[in-house]
Amino acid sequence: MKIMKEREKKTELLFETALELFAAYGYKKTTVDDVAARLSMTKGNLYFYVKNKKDLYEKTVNHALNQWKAAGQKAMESETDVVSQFRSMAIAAIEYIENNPTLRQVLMNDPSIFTISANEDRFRKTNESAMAILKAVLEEGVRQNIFYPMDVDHISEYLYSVYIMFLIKRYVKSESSSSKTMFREALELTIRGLVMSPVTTTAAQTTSKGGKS
Amino acid sequence: MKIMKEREKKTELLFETALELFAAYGYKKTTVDDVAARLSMTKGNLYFYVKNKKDLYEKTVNHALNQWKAAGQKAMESETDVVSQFRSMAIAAIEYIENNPTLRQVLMNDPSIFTISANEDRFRKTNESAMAILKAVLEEGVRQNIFYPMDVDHISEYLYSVYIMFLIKRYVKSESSSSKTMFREALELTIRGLVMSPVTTTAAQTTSKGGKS
DNA sequence: TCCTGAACAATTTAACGAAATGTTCAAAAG
DNA sequence: CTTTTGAACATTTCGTTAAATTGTTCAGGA
Repeated sequence: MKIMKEREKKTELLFETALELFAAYGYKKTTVDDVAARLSMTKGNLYFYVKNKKDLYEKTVNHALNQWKAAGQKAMESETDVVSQFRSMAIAAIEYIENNPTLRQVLMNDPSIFTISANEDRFRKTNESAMAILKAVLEEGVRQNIFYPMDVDHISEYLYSVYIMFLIKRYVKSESSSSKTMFREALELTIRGLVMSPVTTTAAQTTSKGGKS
Repeated sequence: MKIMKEREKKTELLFETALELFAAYGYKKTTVDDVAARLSMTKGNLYFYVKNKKDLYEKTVNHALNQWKAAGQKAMESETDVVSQFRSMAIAAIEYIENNPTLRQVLMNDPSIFTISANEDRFRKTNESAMAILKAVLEEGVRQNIFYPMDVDHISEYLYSVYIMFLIKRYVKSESSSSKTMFREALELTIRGLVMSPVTTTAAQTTSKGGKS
């Protein structure tokens, strides 16, 4: 499918290997020696690929997050209408992590991966590009008069946050509830809140002012 | 308004004082001596009111959370229809914390107050009783055929989690976005997802199956 | 371009006494 | 009987050290 240069293949192997070790031992307990040894190279040589240990970790996690994002995007692109695109993207992303215990473990070891706080950079770019995909779907839905008019920047950020919250509840802490069915129910509730009724009225700015008795 | 016994008044003062100190210095840096001194008593006497330092902290935070909850409940009870009840409760809760920098600071110092994870008890009971109020509104809305039929346990937990997520985003981390307007937009989106269209059709089990072309 | 291995720098760990803080309780005050 | 005191006691933190581990650099070689 993909043609890859020798260098890329090696780098990819590096990230996959490192991810397994970070998952198994956590950031602190995995030594750069551990990673180098698993790849049958010396630790000195690792510094040919990454700047330092922190850089190794960030590149490794970024690599994993990008694959995750790609899975959601692929599912989205296989649908034609925006509602299905929205739904499939959400479901695919959940199923990806469901089937990826290694990445899940890394998230459990370091929940701050999702932080997106202003001061920290780290994975902001990756998170933002995932949000951008979501935003594009929302924009298209609004353009087609299928979704309510909205501030797509705010709502995409909001929905992304809700999605992250779900992930944390379900996979980082493993809470009693927050089951898969709960995710589906919340997803359908959200879609109802997004989608205008089949009758495409233009500019339905009903801020629900009129109290129905 | 409220008639209080001497003992209750003193306990209340204790919690208010402790909250200020925990807000200013954090759990670790506030000594029981600090709290006792501020109340002009010896630290030994504090142990007449609480079991130990941890207990002092938990009772203090619980006291504050309960007042917060009461503010939301009061706002809810002043409305007559479920949609307004839902909306007012959410808005009142946000405004309460908006106007309460001390409690806000305590939450910033210790975000795990909201955790509700299975292993930890701490504030579970308080959180659960807040969720119960929300759940009651949802149940009433479903009963009156104003809200879509739903699993109220799942959806109330979901909505409570979304609410907590907002609080954390806005007050614990202080993120660039997640503004007040974003909260309002998300609230309206949620209400649209909850409320059936004015035409009260019975058992609208539309799982959005029919693809609209 | 990629890799080695040894030198060097930085961080972590363990140990330990001193200081600070948390907790208990007999006795006293109200 | 309830509330408070104050000193004794228990526990945890802090500051300091030295050794061990781990991270990083780099001259040189495949």
